[in-house]
Amino acid sequence: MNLCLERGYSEGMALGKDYATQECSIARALEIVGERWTLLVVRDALYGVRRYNDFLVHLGIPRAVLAARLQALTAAGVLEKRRYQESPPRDEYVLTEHGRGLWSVLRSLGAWGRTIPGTLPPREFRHALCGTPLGVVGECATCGGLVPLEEVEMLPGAGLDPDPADPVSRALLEPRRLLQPVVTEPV
Amino acid sequence: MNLCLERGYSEGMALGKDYATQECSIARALEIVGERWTLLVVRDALYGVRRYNDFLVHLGIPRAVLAARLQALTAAGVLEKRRYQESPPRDEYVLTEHGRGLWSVLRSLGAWGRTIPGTLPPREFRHALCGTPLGVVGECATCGGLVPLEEVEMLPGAGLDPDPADPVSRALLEPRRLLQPVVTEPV
DNA sequence: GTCATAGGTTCAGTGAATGAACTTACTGAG
DNA sequence: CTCAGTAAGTTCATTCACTGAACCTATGAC
Repeated sequence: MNLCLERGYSEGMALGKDYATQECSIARALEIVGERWTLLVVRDALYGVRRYNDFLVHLGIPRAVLAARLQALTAAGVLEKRRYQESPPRDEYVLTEHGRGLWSVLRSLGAWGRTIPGTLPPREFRHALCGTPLGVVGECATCGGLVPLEEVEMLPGAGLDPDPADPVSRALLEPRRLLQPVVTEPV
Repeated sequence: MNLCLERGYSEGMALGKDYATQECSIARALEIVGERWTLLVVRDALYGVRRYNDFLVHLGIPRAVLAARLQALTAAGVLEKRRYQESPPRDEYVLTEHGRGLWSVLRSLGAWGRTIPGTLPPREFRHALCGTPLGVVGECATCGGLVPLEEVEMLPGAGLDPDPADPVSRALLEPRRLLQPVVTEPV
């Protein structure tokens, strides 16, 4: 019952309950993004995915879980749901300023995952303004400091195996910026 | 079924299955540290917790889950199990070099958690050699670059509420270095 | 009218998490 | 020698969340 000299993330809680007694910022963060699929949804959002169906196809996540995660992330202020057309009514989910702060988490997690033995050459990230590959936590060694998300360029690594039926994976084959909306016109 | 332009973390897998088809380093990392409790176990290990019983009391984690997590983390090369006394046989779990690489993940996660509205003043981290508070991802603005774990000083923040029955939470009331073993002598 | 699409909800089955009780192997006190 | 205690587990019934499939709603195209 005592987490990081406090309580929380315990007692059968899975979503954002038990907030009043939280003190450890890691446990509090995990209450929001610690569930299965959640960080992968945020990753896709950083890559520019915005629509329910695109998350669904690209992640291969069960529909009910995706709906629950989008709702929880919206309630937590990580995503913002906004209407992009009226007829038929269609909403998209866009990262808030708060949600964009998760980039350094995903960046360091990806950098660590790369060190797992047997990992293939992954996707690459560079500072678009100077071409320098990003450091472990999204910093640019040339310019110094963290690189703004809009200046991060994603390049597909070797060994990608895009699913022709998935518009998102096709779109991500091109070099692109983080947050740049993925356009998924009908095939 | 398609994650980060590849497959994995899907199809009912929960632990390290499905490795052959993995390409996205974030999904691969989450296969190892993405389950409930796992990152909190690693956090405690970074704080110097090494023994089964100390994890148990400090985290409030179910015994069976703790045993499963310690075994999985050991199998993944994040922790190393080693005997510290022969009679009775007792083992402790220590972070490997690979596991210590998760510090930047936990640091950025904690830094993000701190930005959640309503979060109280959390634990503080400084570069022990110069006293500079650590940056978002564990870097020192004064000295430049990432601070080695052994040079990171943890200070209890305000509002801590240690459990007198928990030797770990008592030990963490003092300023200390990361990885410095928590000594839990009998009360 | 019929079909297709986007964005969901509902529901039964399964697998993982939970908490309590039990086990093993030893130590130290009386 | 016996008894209590400790560290590190295992076992088990219950509960809960994840899964996959089916269904629902609103709309526009043909």
